[in-house]
Amino acid sequence: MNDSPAAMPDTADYLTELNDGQRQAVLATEGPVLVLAGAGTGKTRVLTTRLAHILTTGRAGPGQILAVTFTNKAAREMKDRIAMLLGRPVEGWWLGTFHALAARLLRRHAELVGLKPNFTILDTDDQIRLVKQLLPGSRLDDKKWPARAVLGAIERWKDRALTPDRVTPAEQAHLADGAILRLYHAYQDRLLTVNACDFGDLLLHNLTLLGANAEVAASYQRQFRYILVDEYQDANVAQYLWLRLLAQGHRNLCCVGDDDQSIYGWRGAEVGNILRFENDFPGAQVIRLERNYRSTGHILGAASGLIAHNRGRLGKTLWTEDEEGDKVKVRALWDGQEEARAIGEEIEALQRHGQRLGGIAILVRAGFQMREFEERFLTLGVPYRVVGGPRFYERQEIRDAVAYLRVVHQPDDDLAFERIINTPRRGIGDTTVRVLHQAARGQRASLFEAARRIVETDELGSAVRRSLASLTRDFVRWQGLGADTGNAELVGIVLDESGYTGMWQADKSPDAPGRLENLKELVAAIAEFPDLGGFLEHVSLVLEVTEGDPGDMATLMTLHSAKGLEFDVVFLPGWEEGLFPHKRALDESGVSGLEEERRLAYVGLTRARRRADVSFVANRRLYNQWQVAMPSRFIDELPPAHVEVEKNPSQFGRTQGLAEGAAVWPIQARSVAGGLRRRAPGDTGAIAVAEAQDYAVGARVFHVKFGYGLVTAAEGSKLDIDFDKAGTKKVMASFVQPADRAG
DNA sequence: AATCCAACGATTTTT
DNA sequence: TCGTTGGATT
Repeated sequence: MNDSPAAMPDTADYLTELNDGQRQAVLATEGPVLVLAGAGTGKTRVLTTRLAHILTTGRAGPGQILAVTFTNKAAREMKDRIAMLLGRPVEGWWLGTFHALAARLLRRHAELVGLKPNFTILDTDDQIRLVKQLLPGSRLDDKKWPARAVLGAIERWKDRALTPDRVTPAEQAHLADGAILRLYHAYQDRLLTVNACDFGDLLLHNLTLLGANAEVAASYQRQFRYILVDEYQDANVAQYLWLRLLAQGHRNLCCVGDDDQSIYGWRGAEVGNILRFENDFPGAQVIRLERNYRSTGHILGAASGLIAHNRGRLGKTLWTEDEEGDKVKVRALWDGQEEARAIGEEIEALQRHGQRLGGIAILVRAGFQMREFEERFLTLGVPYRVVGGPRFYERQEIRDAVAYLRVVHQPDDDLAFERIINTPRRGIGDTTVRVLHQAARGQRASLFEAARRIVETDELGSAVRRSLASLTRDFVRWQGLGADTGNAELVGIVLDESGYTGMWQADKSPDAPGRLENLKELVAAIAEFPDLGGFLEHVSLVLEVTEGDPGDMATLMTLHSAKGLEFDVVFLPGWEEGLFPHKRALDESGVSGLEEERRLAYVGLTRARRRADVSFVANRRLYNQWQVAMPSRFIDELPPAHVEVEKNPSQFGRTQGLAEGAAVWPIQARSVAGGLRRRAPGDTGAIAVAEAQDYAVGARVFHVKFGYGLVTAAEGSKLDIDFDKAGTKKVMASFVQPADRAG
């Protein structure tokens, strides 16, 4: 490849392989640009080509480019693909996640916000522990405000770039009378004294320091000639402000995203960012990528028709030159088990027709749905993998091990010290820790320092004192090792001498060996880092499970984790009101919640290359309660022309015992018989309910699935029934009949 | 300080 | 149903 700068005309090879929109997006290097990249329209290709273009035409050197992603995976992919395009890796540029880049900048100027450059980045456990420590002093009702909820409120404020002093009175009034805001203040104070920040702070401190130090801000504004952002629809307000600030110099900000795939509003993502782009950056070009290279026509048509029901969107018209393909299949099933059985059978059939399992995914709305599929796949012997468990760093044993290293690296790290002070058990309990805290406060010293001093006194019981003395002595020794001992060796020593490894070796639980394995991986990972600090940063911001080749397996995961992926065949089970759209999304966020759920459905459908199967059940078991489920409104919203409703009524084999076919219904009445039609406003779709008869408490009834039982409570059409065989259930009256009429 | 049990609550989770 | 959590127990 010719990489001499400026010799690269706009007709270069890499440009001819792009379609018009893509090429436009690559060539529009100057000024603010919003690239609306629909699902499957070649977004990554545009991003990487654009960066390569900027570099090879000499518009900027690597150090002058800021390329921001949300995930490490995306960052890595971009790095790799550009190296491939250019035939060599690019060094020295600012490519990474928002958080990694913000941390890098913050380390350089930490003292401007009252931190030391070796500040610690907290994990969720640390944050919770910290809030729990502050809660008692806040006279908050901890029933209503558990640490999790407090932290949630604080994080939402941080997402919106609201430091404690910027939270408005109106904002905080309804949050426990301002008690949450006071706690937020205390939380931030405490973070500063332990020289730490949480993920949100990485961005917030950036904003503070760049806002207050014009010359620092100016130097970065000058430096970053080109800024590129991936998945812009997921940016929160703080991230938006950060970008806007850094882009002020050259105004060459290119944001790529898709408002229709914004599914992280509950994490603070602000769709408004992308919707308002043209206002925020006057003169912005908006380029739409609408040609889809992934899915067949019917799938695209179904997805487009669905998402068209959303109001707040910029609007795109996706099209494909691919064949129409199969229609999206919609299938009604009796319950979750039957749904799992049906999908299992379908997968086996696909397999017989030569479909790789690796090309198949089951995308669920919530984690609990996975169990039935796992059970089914296990009995069928269908190899599968579950995506989205806890990540490497989130595992308990890794966090514990890292906590040890944190204390070695920075003895002031109270939260880390506290985490492992009694792990493994050393007989140092809450009482002792409380004494330490008090001493530390009094001496204005760290917990560790307070511990070192207190073991010289006789304030503690002799057993505790001996134990704590030995621990602090160990740490001092490990700290001394640092210089001439390799990092990997150091970790080994720390984990062995502290008794941490021994703790898991002695543990007889089945997951103990796996944990020991993970610890080995950690040791292996650290070997690549020259210094402990660099490694710790890497661990908290980047480190992931090194996944081997998964082999040919079906994939089971949530819709959220499926964003950005694609599969030949996608199964979308559980399309029921209450589950999808999820009731809580509607309760908590109303219309915008509904629209986000709809985008999630859109994301699900657009993952499919050749086939998408939607299903829903009439009865969903939720925490051992049977719920009568209604088909999701999203099913009604799929354009009939692109949908094929499963017509095989034998799926309802078990309904034969039902009186007059009263119950199984909404599905057959609405979808199979009448085709998919739009629901009139106010029509809940609950056709069968009207026909249900009233039952008194004490009535003896019969239910097709649960058998005979006694009504113990009746509230409208909802009955609590104590079944002879199946226990107590909540059942709709329309699903039972008087016992004497049964059989 | 450690262990045991009842009560509670249970979407989604890039960093 | 099942895992976590905090209070009560030893």
